[in-house]
Amino acid sequence: MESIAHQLSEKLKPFIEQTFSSSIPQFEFQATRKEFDGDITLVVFSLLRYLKGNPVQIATQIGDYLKENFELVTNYNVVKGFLNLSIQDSYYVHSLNAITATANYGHQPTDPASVYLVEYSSPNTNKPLHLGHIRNNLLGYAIAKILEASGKKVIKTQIINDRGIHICKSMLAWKKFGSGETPESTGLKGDKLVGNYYVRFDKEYKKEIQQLIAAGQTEDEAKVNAPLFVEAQKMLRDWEAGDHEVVVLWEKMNSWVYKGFETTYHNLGVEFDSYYYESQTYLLGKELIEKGLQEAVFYRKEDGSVWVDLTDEGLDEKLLLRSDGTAVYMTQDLGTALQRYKDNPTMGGMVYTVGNEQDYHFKVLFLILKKLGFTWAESLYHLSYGMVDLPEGKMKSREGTVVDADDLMEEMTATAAALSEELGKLEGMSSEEKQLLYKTIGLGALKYFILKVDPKKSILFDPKTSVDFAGNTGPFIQYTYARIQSILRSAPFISVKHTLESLNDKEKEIIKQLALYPEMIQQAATQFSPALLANYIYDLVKLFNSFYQNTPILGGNDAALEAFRINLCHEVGRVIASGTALLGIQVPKRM
RNA sequence: GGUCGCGUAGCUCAGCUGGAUAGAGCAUCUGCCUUCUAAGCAGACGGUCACAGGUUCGAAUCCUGUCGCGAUCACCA
Repeated sequence: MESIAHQLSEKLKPFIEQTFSSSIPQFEFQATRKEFDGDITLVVFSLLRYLKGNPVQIATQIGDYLKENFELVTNYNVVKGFLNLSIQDSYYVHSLNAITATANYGHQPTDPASVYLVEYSSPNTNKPLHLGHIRNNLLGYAIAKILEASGKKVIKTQIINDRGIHICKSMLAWKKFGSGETPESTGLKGDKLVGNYYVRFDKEYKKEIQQLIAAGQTEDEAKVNAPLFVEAQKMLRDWEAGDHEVVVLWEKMNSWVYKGFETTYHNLGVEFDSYYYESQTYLLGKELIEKGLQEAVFYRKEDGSVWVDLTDEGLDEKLLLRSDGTAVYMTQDLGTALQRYKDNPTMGGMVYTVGNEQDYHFKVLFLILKKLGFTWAESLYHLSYGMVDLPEGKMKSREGTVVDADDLMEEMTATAAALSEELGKLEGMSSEEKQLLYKTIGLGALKYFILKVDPKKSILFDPKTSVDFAGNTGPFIQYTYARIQSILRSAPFISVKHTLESLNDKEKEIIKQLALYPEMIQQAATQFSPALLANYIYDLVKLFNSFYQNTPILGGNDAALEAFRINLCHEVGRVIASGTALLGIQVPKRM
């Protein structure tokens, strides 16, 4: 069913051409404000660019014409340059009928030729996941789902930073101080165990530095000369040389970490379709550097290091290869991008979900790929997001102020449990069912809290008070859904075509909001903003709650009205379930 | 210092390509559980949209400058 704005535009175009002998490319409509009569408003001011005259007069002329010649317009009034049109109630009824009849409402059919890669998470393999990763994962997963709903074929992927000195530090500490501990022997998650050894390395390393300083070295000298550091560096070289013992240990410890990560991802409700490892793509990156050198896009300095000059673009010179020939971060990312393109030659775009501290890196990365002549580089997008800060300031792993992802999820579940127990509505549920529900609610609170804010803004997260269960929150949305399900249990939805003549204002508003849903998904997809969708759902839920609280839905009405209202509940429930699913939030049938 | 981002109610945030008297939630206060789930609803209070210019019929929104906060400017990832 065509939107009312679209129908009005079609009607107005010929009229304007005849009457004013000029054409308007785009009419501007907006929802009429509550304090005025009418449903939809044409902003006549914006027409003045194309036709001369008094806005009130023009508005009146248009209003007269529409009232006479368009059956959906029942009345109009003019306030300054605003033409407020009243739309026949039956339009909304038809609109709801159309929504009911649409399977998978709001979702576009998938175009298999339009492949999008969405990268997110991308952790280091020496530390467990923390609050920052949670924002990353939620954003990436939500964008993947939203792109899917907008008709793209999406491949969720991540790049695992499994190579480098950091993992060697954990390996070394495990070897020297670990006495063969494993996740099985300690009962620890693998990522936690490896993370502990990373911390252990740092501790022992600091001790050595102090000893060397006490023996007369400067701090800078001590940092480089500390035996542990020297040994870690040697380990990295051995790894790059393919030393069997080192590689075996590296594989063993990485596998522990991956297993631990999988548990966290599973609990968080995110998943991946493919994985890339820097240890496997950095060589391809080096090949690219060769190609760039041959094509004189890059240049080599006397010491052998390779650079690209981006001063033309207002940026700096950037290192691409160290003087000893080893790869840097940029080298790996160039290789990874090319590898992904090779794996998906029909790729229509790629989204990198990475924090805004790397804005510059991605600007440079995309620019270099373009300079190398890859046309697909045009469609790369950096989904940049702000930091998650704590009341005490930034999270710092060395100071132990990091909020661990697993702990946080557990805390949220516990809070949800405590609150639910207090309300005591869950009699008759098994303890397994309850536990599942607490998790759904706790995670819903956390996810919505993070996703409702504009990605590019930083978030202040206070673990004690930040995540609420009342107001503009995940649980409020879940709660509304649960109430709708409750209604549908006592009066099941039956799909019928309604022909009501008149509706109340809340009903009309809700239907208007429902009608916006497909457009909302498109917008969220083009702007890469789950927040847009989150706030849309909240608006819908708020409208519905007001309706729910002030209008009887069941009983006391005539049958046609009751059927219509049940239908309305059903559709609101459908959109809530669909919208929250795109955000990775589950909705319970009862809570 | 250069570059990028942000600055809206006491707090946390919406505000789409410029449109009417800037909106929610939290907090504070007032009502509403004998009716479909009160994690709710109805209402009150609360604003120099950081500041100053500019563009125009019209600016929180676009442009310029200033201030404040953050990020980044590594042969780290």
